[in-house]
Amino acid sequence: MRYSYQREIIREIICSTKSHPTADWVYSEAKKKIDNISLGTVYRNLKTLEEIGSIQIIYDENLIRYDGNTEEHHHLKCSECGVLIDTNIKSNFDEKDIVSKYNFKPEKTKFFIIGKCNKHK
Amino acid sequence: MRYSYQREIIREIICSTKSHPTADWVYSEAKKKIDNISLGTVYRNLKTLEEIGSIQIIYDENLIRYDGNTEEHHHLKCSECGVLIDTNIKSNFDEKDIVSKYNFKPEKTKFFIIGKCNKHK
DNA sequence: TTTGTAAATAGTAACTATTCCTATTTAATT
DNA sequence: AATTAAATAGGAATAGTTACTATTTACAAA
Repeated sequence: MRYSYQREIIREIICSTKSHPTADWVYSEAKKKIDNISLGTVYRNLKTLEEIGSIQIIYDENLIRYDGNTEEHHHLKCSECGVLIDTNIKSNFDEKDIVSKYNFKPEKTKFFIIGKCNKHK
Repeated sequence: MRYSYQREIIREIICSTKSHPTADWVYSEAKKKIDNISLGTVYRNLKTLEEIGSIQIIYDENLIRYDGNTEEHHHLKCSECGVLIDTNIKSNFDEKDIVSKYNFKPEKTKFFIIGKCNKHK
């Protein structure tokens, strides 16, 4: 893939925050560094970066957010303020049970634990 | 709340399928029974039905789907065909660990297990 | 170094899903 | 039957995302 300064800036923006930003936020941050960057460029590169495994997409209810942490990991979501917190909790369910009972072969998991963060309990 | 024939039809459509339909599918099914029903009416009533607890919203990646099963339950999602399968698997994680380590009070969980369904392995 | 080129971009138009608006209709009460 | 507030149909508006196209750019080969 050919180098692109725009793509590099977008990658840096996502990888230097833990706030799981949306495309729009990435766009407004990117504009601070490249004032005429196009929103289409942001969307296209978010897609590309996700495809090559540099970032991850998080579907947070009806919001699409991006995460520089590309490890499989799960999230805590505050029902008050919406903050998304990375965790390293392990998902443990009975894989054999799922295979036999539902005739389904698990590959990966996406878990959300919804509750109250330290600011809102 | 005042009775509405449209709302009742919409509820029946959702509660008589396990396909986790989208608003658009509900709309096209509803039109078979009420030919001039409005899409706005479908959206408004989906929201209302969710608020009064008659149905559940499922955020399936970038798709918003509806579920007549209002129990807390989790889903298997086929990465090939996208089919969503209800499960009664129990989510077990160390709640104490989350409380202490992340200073977060869990209330409910939303789990997706992604993999291959019986048609696609 | 120039030159050729395909890939990437900026800017804008188009599209899709959802919500909003308003005149009309309807459920429920009197 | 008359009243009234809630709900509806139909259409306009909005938001988020993707598509289009002329221009620019990275990079390879001469």
